[in-house]
Amino acid sequence: MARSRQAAVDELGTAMQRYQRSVQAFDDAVGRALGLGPADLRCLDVLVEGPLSAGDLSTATGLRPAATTTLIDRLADRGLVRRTPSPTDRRKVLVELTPEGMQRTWELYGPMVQEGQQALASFTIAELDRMRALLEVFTEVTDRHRAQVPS
Amino acid sequence: MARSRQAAVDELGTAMQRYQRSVQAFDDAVGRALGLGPADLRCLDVLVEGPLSAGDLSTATGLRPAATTTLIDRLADRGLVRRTPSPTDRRKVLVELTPEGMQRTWELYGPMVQEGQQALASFTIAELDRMRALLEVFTEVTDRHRAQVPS
DNA sequence: GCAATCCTTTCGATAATCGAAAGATATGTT
DNA sequence: AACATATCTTTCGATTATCGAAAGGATTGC
Repeated sequence: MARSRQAAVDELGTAMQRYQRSVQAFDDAVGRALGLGPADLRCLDVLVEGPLSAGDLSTATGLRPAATTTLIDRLADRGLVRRTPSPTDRRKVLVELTPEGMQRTWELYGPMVQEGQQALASFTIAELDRMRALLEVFTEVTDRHRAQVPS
Repeated sequence: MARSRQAAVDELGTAMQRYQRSVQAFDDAVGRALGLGPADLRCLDVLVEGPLSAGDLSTATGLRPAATTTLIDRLADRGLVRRTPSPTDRRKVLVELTPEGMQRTWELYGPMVQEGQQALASFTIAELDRMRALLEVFTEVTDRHRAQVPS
């Protein structure tokens, strides 16, 4: 019999859920390995892409400014990040990964990312683009509904 | 010029990262709406699929048994879950969502899930299956590397 | 029946986060 | 130029969540 669309949709949903949980479990393991909490890890995650001001970190992590300050202190004490004054606005403080911070995170995430990319070899470029399109649709839907969650 | 494979892989990677963050932000919003923390939300997430013993909840959430007890208390006080004695093992306590708990979570996640499924209409069944296959590979890779994270 | 094991809860202590306010810098207006 | 307003980060006290260790019941195996 022909495979039903509903079945394909449902199974894709559970596959995504499973993957989400797997990533969550991985992040937990990394957090334990580094002695850091979930918020700290999220902070490192966004800082990998470049320096950010303390306030931007606050909104990126969803933490209050006060908590963000102690979070930066914690990471700075372990030598993972460092503060530098902003060249454009002297009120701001830029937070950036130290070389050690980059190395530590790359040691933990790098091998998995590399192997994940190799696993994509069995997919055509067209397929990869199609999946990216699907993920972008989902991201848009999720963002839109987040804005509608009663606060 | 022909689109390079490397570019397709990289963009898929960032799309996945973006989606992960979007989901995380959504969960945060739901947590605030319900007055619950991340751990509480993860607890509800796994309980949606069926009742679980307190110990199994402990391992599923990564929390210590002590924290799990207070977590269950918190959710029970808000009427989202309830405890029932296990019929097979009288040492265990089964935790399950109350009807109100199911309704509250469905109110928040349901509309997004529904719209997400509708958004899949523009994809063929073959594409959906292909996407599922990719996610399953990624899940396997992530799980394997999690086991290798130094603890 | 007795010992060993497993599951859950209680207890005290530690650590993370919050809310409000202060201190410092920037921006806009007269 | 000077003043008022807005923005950014930090400090402070209090609340809350989580941990580690141990106790209290229940089950299994000998």
